[in-house]
Amino acid sequence: METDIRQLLANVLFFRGLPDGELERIQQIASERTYQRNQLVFSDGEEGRGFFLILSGQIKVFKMSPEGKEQILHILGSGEPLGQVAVFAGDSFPANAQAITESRLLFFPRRAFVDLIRARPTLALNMLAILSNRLREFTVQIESISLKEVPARLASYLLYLSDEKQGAERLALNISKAQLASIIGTIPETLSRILNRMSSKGLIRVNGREIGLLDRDQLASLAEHGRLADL
Amino acid sequence: METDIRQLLANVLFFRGLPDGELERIQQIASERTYQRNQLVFSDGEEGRGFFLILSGQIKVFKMSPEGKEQILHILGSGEPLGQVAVFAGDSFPANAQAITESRLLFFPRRAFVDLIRARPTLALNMLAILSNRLREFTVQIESISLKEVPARLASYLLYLSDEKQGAERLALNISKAQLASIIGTIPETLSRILNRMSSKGLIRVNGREIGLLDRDQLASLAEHGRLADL
DNA sequence: CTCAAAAATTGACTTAGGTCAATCTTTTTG
DNA sequence: CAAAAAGATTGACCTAAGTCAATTTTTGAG
Repeated sequence: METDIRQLLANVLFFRGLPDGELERIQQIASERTYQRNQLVFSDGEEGRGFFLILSGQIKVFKMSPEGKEQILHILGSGEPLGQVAVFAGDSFPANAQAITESRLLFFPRRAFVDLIRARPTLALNMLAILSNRLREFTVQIESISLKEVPARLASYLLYLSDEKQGAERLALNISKAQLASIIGTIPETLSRILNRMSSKGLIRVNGREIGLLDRDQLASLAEHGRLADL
Repeated sequence: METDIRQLLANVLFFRGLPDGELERIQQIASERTYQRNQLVFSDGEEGRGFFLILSGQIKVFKMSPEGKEQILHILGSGEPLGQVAVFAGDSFPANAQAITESRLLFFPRRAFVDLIRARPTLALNMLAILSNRLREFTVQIESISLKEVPARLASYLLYLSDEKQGAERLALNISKAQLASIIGTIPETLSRILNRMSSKGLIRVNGREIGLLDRDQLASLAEHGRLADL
């Protein structure tokens, strides 16, 4: 188990470029925590006493409206950091985090973690890179929600998932349709209808949680400009 | 002029906590640039050769749809950094930046700037705080656009502006209504209608670019839960 | 001060996509 | 394996807010 964790840490973006042995010290300031499916890791506005690194499982980070509708900001997996914003600014967590599968997390207390970063410029730069990437992603998400219609957002997101898997034609969603809907900023009913329309136009083929991309070109054009009706 | 700049730098969040004299070295790696009203500072996807610090003026950072509609991500002013994301991750700028008034910027070439950060942990932590704050803001923006209706977004934004000015009752917008519309993710026509409705309900009083907040409580409740019709 | 350009407003109209409710399907678990 | 719970789909309906076009108001350049 212990070596297991160390090996995982060695492959984590955030620790990239650290001298050997250093990982050991880092492990010492962290403690492991396990979360059950659907368990909250933290909630919006709560004081942030530290940050987390995901060892295994999936964590969904989301905002919630008073009416209970949720907008997923991202779904994080193994090796990704969680809750840094509260550590570096403003103290409180800016959103909710919940395990969507059973998950193991490493917890780093705020103070020790900041000291670590202060002492190791490499870590600081790695963290800057990670935060910058998240900002870039948010930028795309805001553009998407605000300037595109649902079919275009869905097409973008499918192509994005495919890119992440080296351009795979066949996507096996590891999240529910309801969650997919929340990611692209809509509701399950609408998602369902649009998946249907995209299927009948021959853009995709849906089978449960498996989605096949049949016509990348049209998907790309849909993602950029068009509405589904124009096709 | 020179001393002018140094004094400004000393008050910039990013340089907070630096030993004296250090500012001098920093100024040496930077160069000043002036941008006319409406001039582009950089555009989405362009390679980022460095980052900027705003000395004076206002810069709007925005995404644009193929149809030409724009979503403003933020409007930055004096003392705020611009374009860091490209420096720390991914090379290219994630959005467009344009001067909305004549502006003076300090430009820091990428390489020298990264070296500076690597050498000074204080700078690294300051920058982490700045990026974290921006992430927090984006989080709010995504929630707002995706989970709230336009009246609620407008109410939130007005209250936010007021908070920034220590709770001032009377806001003097320093941007056009079209830009305000773009910030809250709508179009001028809709903004106009909703300002009207809010006025006739006695929530605000609008006079050109001046907006008076008449009923904070109702504005707050509108921002949180409701739709304008329910009031 | 005048006049053209830019910004803001108003009205008529359309529609994407949300709500609510019913049904069907898949998963879980006792 | 059966029943219940969770997830997904479908239909009927409604509305917030976008589009287009026409004015009106404000701004700033000469």
